[in-house]
Amino acid sequence: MLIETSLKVVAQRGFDAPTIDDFISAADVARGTFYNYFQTKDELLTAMAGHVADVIDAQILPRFVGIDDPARRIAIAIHSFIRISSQDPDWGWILVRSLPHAGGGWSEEMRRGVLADIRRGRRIGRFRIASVQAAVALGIGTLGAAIRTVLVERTPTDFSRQIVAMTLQGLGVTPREAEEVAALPLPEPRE
Amino acid sequence: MLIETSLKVVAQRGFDAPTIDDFISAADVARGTFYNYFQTKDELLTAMAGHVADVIDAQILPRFVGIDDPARRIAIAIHSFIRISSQDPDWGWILVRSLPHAGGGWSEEMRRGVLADIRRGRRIGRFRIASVQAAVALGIGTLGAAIRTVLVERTPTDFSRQIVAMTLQGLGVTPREAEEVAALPLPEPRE
Amino acid sequence: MLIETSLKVVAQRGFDAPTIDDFISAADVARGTFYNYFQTKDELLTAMAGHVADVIDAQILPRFVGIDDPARRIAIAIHSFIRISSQDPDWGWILVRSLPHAGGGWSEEMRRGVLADIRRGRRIGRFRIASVQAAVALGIGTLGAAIRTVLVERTPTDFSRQIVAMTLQGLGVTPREAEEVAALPLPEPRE
Amino acid sequence: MLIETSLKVVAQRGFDAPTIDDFISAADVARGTFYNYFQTKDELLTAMAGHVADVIDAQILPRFVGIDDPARRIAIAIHSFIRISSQDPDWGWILVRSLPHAGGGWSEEMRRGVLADIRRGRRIGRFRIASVQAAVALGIGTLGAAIRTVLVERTPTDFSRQIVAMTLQGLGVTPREAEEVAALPLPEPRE
DNA sequence: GATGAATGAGGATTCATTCAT
DNA sequence: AATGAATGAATCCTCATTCAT
Repeated sequence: MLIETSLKVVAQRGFDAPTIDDFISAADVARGTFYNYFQTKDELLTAMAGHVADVIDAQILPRFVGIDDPARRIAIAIHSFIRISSQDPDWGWILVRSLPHAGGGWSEEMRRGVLADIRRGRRIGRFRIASVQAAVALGIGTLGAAIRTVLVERTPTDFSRQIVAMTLQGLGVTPREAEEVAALPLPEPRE
Repeated sequence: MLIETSLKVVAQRGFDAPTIDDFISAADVARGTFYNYFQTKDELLTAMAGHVADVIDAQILPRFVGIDDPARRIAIAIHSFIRISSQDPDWGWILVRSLPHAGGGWSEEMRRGVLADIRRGRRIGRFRIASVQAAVALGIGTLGAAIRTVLVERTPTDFSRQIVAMTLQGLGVTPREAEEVAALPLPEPRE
Repeated sequence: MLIETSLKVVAQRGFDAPTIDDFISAADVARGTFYNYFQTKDELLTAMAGHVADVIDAQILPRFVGIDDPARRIAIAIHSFIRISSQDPDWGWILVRSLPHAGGGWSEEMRRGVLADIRRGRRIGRFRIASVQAAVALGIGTLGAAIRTVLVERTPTDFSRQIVAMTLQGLGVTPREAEEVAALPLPEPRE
Repeated sequence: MLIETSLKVVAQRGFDAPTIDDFISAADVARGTFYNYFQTKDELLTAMAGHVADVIDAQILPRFVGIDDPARRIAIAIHSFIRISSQDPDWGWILVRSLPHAGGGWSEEMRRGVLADIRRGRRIGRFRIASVQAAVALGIGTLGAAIRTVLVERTPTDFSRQIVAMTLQGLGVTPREAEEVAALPLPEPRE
């Protein structure tokens, strides 16, 4: 419960600013109650990061099922993140604040998956990239900035498609194919 | 003086964590001295942001002189940022921490310049982008993540070139031209 | 049960430091259970003091039966206290912590008995003391410090005998008689 | 200043009970001022212990000058402690609370001096004691209890003399000599 | 009886800011 | 200008106690 209600607090005020008081009044519990569940503010924050990762996993991983093309998988991930963020800005802010923290908000599974997709994409010639490091920087960096843009500015309905297309182009996919993949609808979650 | 010594503090501990004490012991001045120069902690932080913007401007703008090609100008900016960051990690961290703050570390001139270059690049057909918003997200996001990568991981000597090439490709420059522009040496500062 | 398990806690951490939590986890009962037996923490502490006094009484008073000589009675008390403490350090610590508290750990019967013995010893010329007050200070003070010594340092097997002899000498018994009385074995409990 | 004013607080409420609030309102300073001098409550307590040891040293050691007889030195120490305590009960309580803490209130010099006196007294036949350990227990224990008695009960004017005499007897000095030494006036502080 | 979640007053500590020297 | 002692509001954390199940 505290984790759920604290999400909104972090969404609005970030990870550092909120005080215990902010969290407990969001959850409408007493001071002591907080400490029955978490020994420290940091412990709550850590628990939240895990929760966020779980929720995101549950939203995205099932859509990967049966999709092999690395380009499509990257597209699905980006589309999902941006869609979540525009539908629920609180989640968007959480993501924006988690992404840089390298470890906050990303499950190990997701992290490894992204790396694996990029590597495989390069191996099979789907991507033309000089280094995985640079590709990750482009992908994650662009995604984070895109989410922030969605939250802060007014964006066109096809903004997500634009971001996916540009990212794929950056990874060396031809503009035409990039556009194609970017335009495909988000597959339904399976299994 | 306080601004200079405070830069290292912010580089290491971010904008929020440091206390007045951290700043004054870094500058080796007394508590009261701080308040002779700045009325509040925030005032120092703001002054620092301005200073950072000035220093960055001084490093980058003179290299733009005489360069018209938007792709080259983008390349010069990215190369410069990454070079600064790898030569002086303190500055790298300052930049990483400033970039998201939208307003910290970026002079108005730089901000307008980037936007103008992207717009012009699109108008003259140098870039093929669906929207300026998306292009800015890709450029800024990738840059920030790239700087972070340089600071945290071991990166190859041509990492900067890779990032520039990928970014330009993302903006719709053909891979071949992107590589070419990315490989050009940083022009000397002029005027 | 709670009283029993709390003794060890108090032995190790004193009367003030332990929290309710210390007591209930020592007894392995739930928070609420504690309050089914005692209304407050103080109530437990008071009950413990009574329990300690009872246990000590049961250990010492039966050994007084049939012994009239005040010097021997004092000797028996000191020997008993020190023996208990060296056999079970937990009890030793309880006693050390109770003695100063004037009322903790001493039954009224014991207190009155000691005073009566000292007075009678003076009246019948067994002790040569200027005042009962001073004699009590010497007896109780020395006993407390001796118990502490037994708990904290390594002491010879005849330490208890030394303490008894010195105490009796202090009370004006001749060194020779003091040694004799100190050397007598602890009488079996009777009745 | 805080140390001085805190002495009375500890005298009245012990070492554990007082809160920071008690100390600062005794000193009539603000909460933050406390932390400009001591990082933690424990630090104040430690500083106080050092201060107490210094003050006691200054009161007692100068009276030892030129006195070689171990019995007299012990007598001087006991007389001094009890005199201090009856003249200023606050100091008495501090001492009572410090004595057991083995390290609180006793300077290293004082501690070593007492041990040395007892050892030398035994060597030169002034004391007849079975062990130094037992002698220390008798001396310190009796002194602590005597101080407490002075603070809590009404005591005769020669109470201090009685305690000294009994203690020396306990250490094996003949009653007659013990009385003599106990009756000698406290020598003036020298040097 | 036993349980344990919830409470909130109490206490420790931090830190930006003021101000007299 | 430089200093640094003093301030007190804000915050974190502890723990005795209550109470519904």
